[in-house]
Amino acid sequence: MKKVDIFKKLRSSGLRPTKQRVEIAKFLFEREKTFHFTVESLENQLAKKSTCKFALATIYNTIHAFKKAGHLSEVDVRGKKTYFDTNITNHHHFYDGETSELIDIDSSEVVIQKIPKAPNGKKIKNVEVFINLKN
Amino acid sequence: MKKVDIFKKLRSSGLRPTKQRVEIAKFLFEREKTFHFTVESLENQLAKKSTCKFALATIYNTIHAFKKAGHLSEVDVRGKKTYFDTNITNHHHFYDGETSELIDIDSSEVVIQKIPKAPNGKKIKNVEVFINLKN
DNA sequence: TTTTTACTTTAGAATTATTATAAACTAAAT
DNA sequence: ATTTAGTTTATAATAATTCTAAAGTAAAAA
Ligand SMILES: [Mn+2]
Ligand SMILES: [Mn+2]
Ligand SMILES: [Zn+2]
Ligand SMILES: [Zn+2]
Repeated sequence: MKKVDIFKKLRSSGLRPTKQRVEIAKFLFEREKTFHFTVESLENQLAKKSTCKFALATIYNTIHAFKKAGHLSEVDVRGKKTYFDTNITNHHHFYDGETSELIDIDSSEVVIQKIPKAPNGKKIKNVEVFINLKN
Repeated sequence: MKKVDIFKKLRSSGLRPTKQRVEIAKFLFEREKTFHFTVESLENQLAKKSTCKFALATIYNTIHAFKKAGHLSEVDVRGKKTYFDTNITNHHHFYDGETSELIDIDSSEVVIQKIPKAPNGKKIKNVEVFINLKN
């Protein structure tokens, strides 16, 4: 992902390309594979990788803007912290409660044969399959 | 559900049948259908229905004991509050983001044809299907 | 290029859900 | 009845997140 694309991600999220935001965007999107993170893990990794400082509020503001713009998705995991996902395709998850680790499952790996129809007046927005793991 | 059964639920959760706990157990389990709740909603409804007072800590302690004993389950919902469920069978959920309402889906209503195998050394504990609704 | 404007970063305070504490209270055992 | 172990409660503490407002910076205007 080129600098131009990073700038596009920011601009399309309504954000000026500041030092902090560019660093965050590069950390999130300049990689081969998508990944899952919490704000806490992101903060720690940014602190290591980057020279500049990041206020927590800046991290929260930036990822919320990315989420609103559709560049990040959120995953529901039992627990207190919110998990974010740079994989914004429709997909599913394994969740390893031992390690608190999320693993992606491509949509094509899950085939649902039967599903109930949505209640009166409602439509199905999407279907999420969550597979809990044990040892 | 009889008083005897309420007492059993409490005792099997390692809890003495005190006034508050009996009230909570009756509110949760003495009904035809199962339901979903947050601690906040439970607190509000107990305050209306019951004469005695409930400290928040008592409510938390009691539902945690019920959960540990398998009399309650927890549902992952996007958001900050924890949702509990008096339906402890394996089942799935519709979630209406507009109303923050959870609706049960019986296991038999969902048939999964294909699912990936668990990663190395891990086994599948359970599969949760979460259907987001829109208008 | 300077000036102006609007947006951004930041440290710290506030908020919210939840958990911990410890003193006063109560069920159960003796 | 007395003792013991468990319970309730108000309150404090914690943890994740959001808010605030002052100081800083990017972009627009002059
Ligand atoms: Mn939880
Ligand atoms: Mn969540
Ligand atoms: Zn994912
Ligand atoms: Zn349910």
